[in-house]
Amino acid sequence: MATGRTTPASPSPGGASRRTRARGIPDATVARLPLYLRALTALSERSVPTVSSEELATAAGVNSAKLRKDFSYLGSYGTRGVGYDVEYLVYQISRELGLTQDWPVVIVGIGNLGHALANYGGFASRGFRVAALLDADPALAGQTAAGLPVRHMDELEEIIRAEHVSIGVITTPPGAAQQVCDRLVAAGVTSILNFAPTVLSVPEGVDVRKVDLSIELQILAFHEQRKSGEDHLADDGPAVVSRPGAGAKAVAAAAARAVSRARGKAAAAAAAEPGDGDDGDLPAVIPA
Amino acid sequence: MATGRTTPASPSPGGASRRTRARGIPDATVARLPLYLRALTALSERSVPTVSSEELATAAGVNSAKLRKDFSYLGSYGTRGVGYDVEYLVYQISRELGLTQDWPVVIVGIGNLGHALANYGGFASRGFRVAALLDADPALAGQTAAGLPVRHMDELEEIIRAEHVSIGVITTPPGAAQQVCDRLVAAGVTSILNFAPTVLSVPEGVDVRKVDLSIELQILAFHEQRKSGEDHLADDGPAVVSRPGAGAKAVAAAAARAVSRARGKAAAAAAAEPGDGDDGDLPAVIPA
DNA sequence: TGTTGTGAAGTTCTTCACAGCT
DNA sequence: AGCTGTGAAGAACTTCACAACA
Repeated sequence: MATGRTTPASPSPGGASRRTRARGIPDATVARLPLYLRALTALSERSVPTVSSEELATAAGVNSAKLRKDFSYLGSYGTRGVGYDVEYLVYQISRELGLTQDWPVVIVGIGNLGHALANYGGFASRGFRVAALLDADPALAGQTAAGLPVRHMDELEEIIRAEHVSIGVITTPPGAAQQVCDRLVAAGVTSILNFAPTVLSVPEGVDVRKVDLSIELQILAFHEQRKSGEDHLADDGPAVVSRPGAGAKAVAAAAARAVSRARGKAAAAAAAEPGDGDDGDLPAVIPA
Repeated sequence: MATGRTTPASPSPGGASRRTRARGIPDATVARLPLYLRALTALSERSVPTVSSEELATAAGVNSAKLRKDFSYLGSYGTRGVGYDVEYLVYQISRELGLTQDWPVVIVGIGNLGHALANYGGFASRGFRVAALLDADPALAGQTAAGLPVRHMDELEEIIRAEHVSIGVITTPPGAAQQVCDRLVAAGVTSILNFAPTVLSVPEGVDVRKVDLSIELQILAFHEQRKSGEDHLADDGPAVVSRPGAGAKAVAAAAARAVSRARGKAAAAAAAEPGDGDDGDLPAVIPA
């Protein structure tokens, strides 16, 4: 299972393994199960006994045919003419996702983002337990965040083994991410959620998913640009500029250099911390 | 363009519009352009003049055929037998993504996550400028975060209009998200990046992408479960449990109730803030 | 009657493999 | 000789539309 050595990464956020389906649950379906679960949990709290695929789909923000197809991979858990039993579905999806068991996680890199994650309510309420917060900065060690002590990286291996941690969250600067990743994997972690803007290399059998804040914004910018700017790009776009002569390329390259230079400065400023030298994107966290 | 009224949401993070391609750039390709751009920027900083599709693909964590196909949608920017001019490609991709222009953004909800985003280096280095930080808590207003003053929600409309903001980032608790979203949209924002675990309803023409921390972990848990647990689920899975008798359902429902109850408590604790009552997932941010 | 569950059709995305150019 | 650009094949995902069933 899982992807090869260098984890490829699917569309936007994730890069977890393709073709991992146990008895054939499509990845796209797995990615939506948490959505359904959330909607169902809300219904459950309002003591709603049953829902139709139509209602639930609306609550989850998908269309009902997709939802029914998704559920069909799990089994026949509905009742024709009636709908789905909310409690029953909550249980089945929780079980399918593995949320009926306890998942200890470690968070490495306790800056603002690490803090935010440590405090995140969605973790605890889904069977995820923060087993430890780790940071390379000795000044942080001993302090507490979200009621937990921040411990030094030196203790990483020990904690992972003692607590049977199999999921690690990386919220370090990009320059430290691969190194932290390697240590996590060596210590036994087999699933990693990476917030650092870095492509992580992991051995086969280790899943990596990534959350990249900057990428999401760039995708929005792309669409945003199209909304008002049908003009200057419409006839200057892809097909027309293609096959540019050497002259055209030289001019564009000059412009590119200017852009690049500006970017370089920002990157340099951001990457003030040693051991980085990777790329301009750097989450504002204390290096770990 | 964009999706209907209730934004559906694709796989994991995003829910931006399908079929928005201007002159036919696939969504999947758009989602990867930022990845290529990052890899290229790194090369550019190392003054590497050209790259082959193979090298660049490795750096970006994709395969080379996919990369070449992606680039083919932009035009013929490479040189056969040689590769791609790094600077030129940086410029072309930046332009395609709309990063050659300035994108003012507002961040609403200045808790830990809002702070982390305000400090995030990847924003500034890609043409995104934080125009304002907003929060509903009067105690925060006046304080500064990441060098910027936190301003009160009352000023939202004014700021958006004065600064021509078209992109908004929501980092509020879930209960406040839809309301904030409505105000942003009414004031003229047409792209939203949502970190709150809520399905946002927006009018046509508005793009929403979401980043959901809890969902990513749940997807990892699903795969993690399969790694060691081929046993108890292998022959108890989908197909076999399907078509359960009424008895089986009742038993499972009882178990479900226990799970649900535990979850309910966590949710209640997390949702202490008034105006929520939505769902258990609540990022640790000050309500806005 | 109302709603599920699902073959089949349709769409999008990925990968292959090689012609075409430098 | 080497690498891009792309038609064509293949895989994954979505949507349709309706039979099956409570």
